[in-house]
Amino acid sequence: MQNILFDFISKYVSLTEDEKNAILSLDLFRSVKKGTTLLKEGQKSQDFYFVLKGCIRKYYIIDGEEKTTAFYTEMEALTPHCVISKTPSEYFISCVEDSILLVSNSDMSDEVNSKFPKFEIMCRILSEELLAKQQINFDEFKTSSPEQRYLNLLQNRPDLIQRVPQHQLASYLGIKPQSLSRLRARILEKKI
Amino acid sequence: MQNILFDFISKYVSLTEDEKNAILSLDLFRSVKKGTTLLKEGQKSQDFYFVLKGCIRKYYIIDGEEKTTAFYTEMEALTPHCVISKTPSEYFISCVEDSILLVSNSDMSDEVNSKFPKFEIMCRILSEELLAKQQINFDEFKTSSPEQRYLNLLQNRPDLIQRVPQHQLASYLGIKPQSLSRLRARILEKKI
DNA sequence: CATATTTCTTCACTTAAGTGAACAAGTGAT
DNA sequence: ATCACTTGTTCACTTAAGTGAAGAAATATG
Repeated sequence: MQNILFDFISKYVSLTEDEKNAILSLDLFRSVKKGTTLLKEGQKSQDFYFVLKGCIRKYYIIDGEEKTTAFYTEMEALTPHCVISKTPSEYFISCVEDSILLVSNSDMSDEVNSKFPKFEIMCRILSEELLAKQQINFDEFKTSSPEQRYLNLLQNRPDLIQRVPQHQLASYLGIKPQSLSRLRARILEKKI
Repeated sequence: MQNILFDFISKYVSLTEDEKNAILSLDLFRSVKKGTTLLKEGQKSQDFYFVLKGCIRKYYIIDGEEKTTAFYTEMEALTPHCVISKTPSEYFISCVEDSILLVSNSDMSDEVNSKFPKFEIMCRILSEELLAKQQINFDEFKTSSPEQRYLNLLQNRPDLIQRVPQHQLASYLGIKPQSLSRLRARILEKKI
């Protein structure tokens, strides 16, 4: 399991065995049951997450309705906005599947950063990379219709369509579950 | 004019007079006429922009249609994706108004960064800040209807509604100009 | 195993956005 | 002043998403 973590890190910086052991000794791994809520609206938290196995999701509740805006799967990291801004969270984070997560917080990472300056470098690269990805994603979302977005998802993250309930997918695509169901039927018809 | 730049910088790091002069001596300021295209699809470029006065816009051409995904006005910076990825650009950048821009490139900024390490710090903070803003914006876009997005814009960037042609605004909101026109009429009716 | 709950689809109807066309107002250039 | 072009609105019609309800299918849970 930890290999997933070190594979990920090795894409950015190389670690010695000592460094790996130092990280493991912090004991940051956590096993979480499907449906568990990791963060609630209004709550303050310092924790950020790295998905080793499973899937977590971020959603707002607006007018009593869940609006899912992101899914994070293996090798993806999530730093909630409230950690940076130190304000109460505007959204929820919960587990879509039974998952294994690395959960850390500012204190922990300050400790790691000061011991291993490499980590600061990795974080900078990561945040720049994420920013670029985010911008492309946003543009893609803006420039396409719900149907195109679904087809895109089918191309780029086909696993999500299998592992995530459709009402969550629908809201992620910006539509209602009924519309997603219709849209899927429409696409199937075209293909036949 | 340069004051806008230094005001902006002073929000992140403080500069001595010498440092200010060093920046000015690079002569990065450029005056650009309305309608000028700064970057074309397929083009490679190293330049990134900081708007001192005016407004620039980023747009894709998809199926022959312009899809505007962002506007940048005073005190906003734009680093095109192609600068980071070193690939040909997927989009266009052009001037909405007569503008005064700071135009720089990797070489320039490497030079500045090595002379003044302060700048590297500012860039890291900026990119983290931008990432956070971007995520909130994306969530906001995803969780609202075109009408809500228009009302949001009216709240948060009312200037854009005045200075940008409506067909560009419409595409920014994810709809056609006719729909924006209708939507505005609808809102006006509700208010009366 | 039976029951409850969640998940997904279907249907009829409403609402809002897309389309194509026509027209008026504003802007620029010659 | 005229003509071309851009910009914004309106209209009639089409298409797709929202809504509320009903029911089938799949998953938990006792």
